[in-house]
Amino acid sequence: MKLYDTLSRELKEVRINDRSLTMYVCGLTPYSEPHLGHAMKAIVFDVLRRYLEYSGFEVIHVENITDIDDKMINAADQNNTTVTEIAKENTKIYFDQMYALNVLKPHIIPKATEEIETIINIIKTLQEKDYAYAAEGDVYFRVRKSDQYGELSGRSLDGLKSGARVDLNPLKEDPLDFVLWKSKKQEEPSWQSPWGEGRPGWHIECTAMVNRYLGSQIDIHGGGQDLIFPHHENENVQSEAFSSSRPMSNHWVHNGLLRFGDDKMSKSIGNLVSVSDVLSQFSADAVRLFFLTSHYRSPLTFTEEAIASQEAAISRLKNALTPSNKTSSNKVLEINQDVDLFESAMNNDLNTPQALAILFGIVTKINQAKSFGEDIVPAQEVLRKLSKVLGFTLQNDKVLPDNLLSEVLDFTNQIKAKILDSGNTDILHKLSDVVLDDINVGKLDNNKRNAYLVNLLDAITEIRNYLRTNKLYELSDFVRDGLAEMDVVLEDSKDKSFWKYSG
RNA sequence: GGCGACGUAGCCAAGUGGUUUAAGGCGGAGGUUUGCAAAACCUUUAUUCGGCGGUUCGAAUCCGCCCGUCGCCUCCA
Repeated sequence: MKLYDTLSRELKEVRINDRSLTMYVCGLTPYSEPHLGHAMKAIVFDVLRRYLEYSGFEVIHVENITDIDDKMINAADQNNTTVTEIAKENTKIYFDQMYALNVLKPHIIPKATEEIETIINIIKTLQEKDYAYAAEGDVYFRVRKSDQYGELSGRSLDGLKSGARVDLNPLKEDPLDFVLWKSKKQEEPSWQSPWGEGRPGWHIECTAMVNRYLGSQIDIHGGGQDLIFPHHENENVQSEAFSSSRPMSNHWVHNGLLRFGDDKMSKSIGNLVSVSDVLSQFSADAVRLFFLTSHYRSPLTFTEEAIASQEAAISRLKNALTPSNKTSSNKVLEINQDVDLFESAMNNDLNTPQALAILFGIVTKINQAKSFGEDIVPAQEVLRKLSKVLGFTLQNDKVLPDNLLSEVLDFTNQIKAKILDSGNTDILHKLSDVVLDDINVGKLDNNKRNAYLVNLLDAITEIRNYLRTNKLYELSDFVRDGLAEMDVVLEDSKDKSFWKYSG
């Protein structure tokens, strides 16, 4: 597989030792609820991981939580709570949402506050190697000591300097030096260190975690493009200075940023769309498909319409996986070639749009073969497998709403009345078997209520099918239209009908 | 000011020198199927890739200029 490497600015074969592969992805600073940009990043690297695993690699995936820094402290102050609380809360929300989005959990999720010892040791080594210097309780990284500062983000020290807005900190030897350790101010959380009480600077935690959990050289280092400078630039030079081995990462992989309107989605601009907002409106699969229809390195603009339109595409995908109700031909649908094409698309810098084109091509082939009565079972299995590589659940995650049962019960009575009026009383026993007249619906627990509702809808569907096959169209249309008003859609096939909830 | 990316149909979005007179999805139109629908299938929807020049036997794809949009240079996935 070839992947674009930000450092060398070219596509490079993913090099691996012993079929195992280390991947570090920059995670969350949990000072507020995650936004869709976080979800996009998570899904990009989730698909990368899933595909590498599909290709036979054992991936060790580490994703950090930076649970101490300026923003954490400010957020805690503003909300009148502690850094620990706010970190705990937002981290939980994040991983719950990632679970909902079917994002695989990283194998190791280190937290900055639990790596203080490692961080201190690394800073000490950097100081011994003359890459760092202490000043009044702070420790700074000496940027000019490193030959390759700027190589990752493609900028020069002089260029950075002329770019204005450098902060004038008299403790720094050079304005571009960055802080490794910050001395304690007021009531901030702090830890004991050789330089006095303080806390880690922003970039050092990643160096510590990479080294501790994955070693001094890793295969893939990931994050959003906005992290290239200064975060990854600084992390890169300090890591290499620390370990004296380079490259720190064989691949630096950066996803394009999510935009909203004309700007990127960002906390500082305030144009955020939260993951929970989106998940309350759209299925996880549609959200995922929205991200995967564009290449991971391109910017992508969020619009509700764009995600909404993916719902239809997901239904098509799911529909191709429903069983055939007749297999009359001996011909078995062959799609081996499509699998090859899918893999070459993915091998080409994770080209998910192209891979999706192949996937939908398989959908069309299955649908065609289905109508010819060919054996589509093996092809469906392959389609399911490839869909899983992209992380689709293909579950019907439309939850039946709480009030649906009482609506359906009301409607059931209307159906009864209609049928009685028409004189076709013999049909009614089909309903009577299912409807529990004296049941107290409110007392059922969720599972039972849901099961009851499903049985009821099955029974109504069956009755409607009976009406239809007996050409009682007025009654059967009444049933179908009534269900449609409750967002329950009936679909007829040759000799059976199905219902599905589309709300 | 410095560094970088992008501009493809109504919308989203691949393709980066010839197999492409440009994938795929959404949407639209017509048809098949259906009691009518839904779903599905078939046909159709960019002679053309922001504009103008150039290189080449050949360019959406390479080069130059212009127009437009965006990112990074400050916290950010």
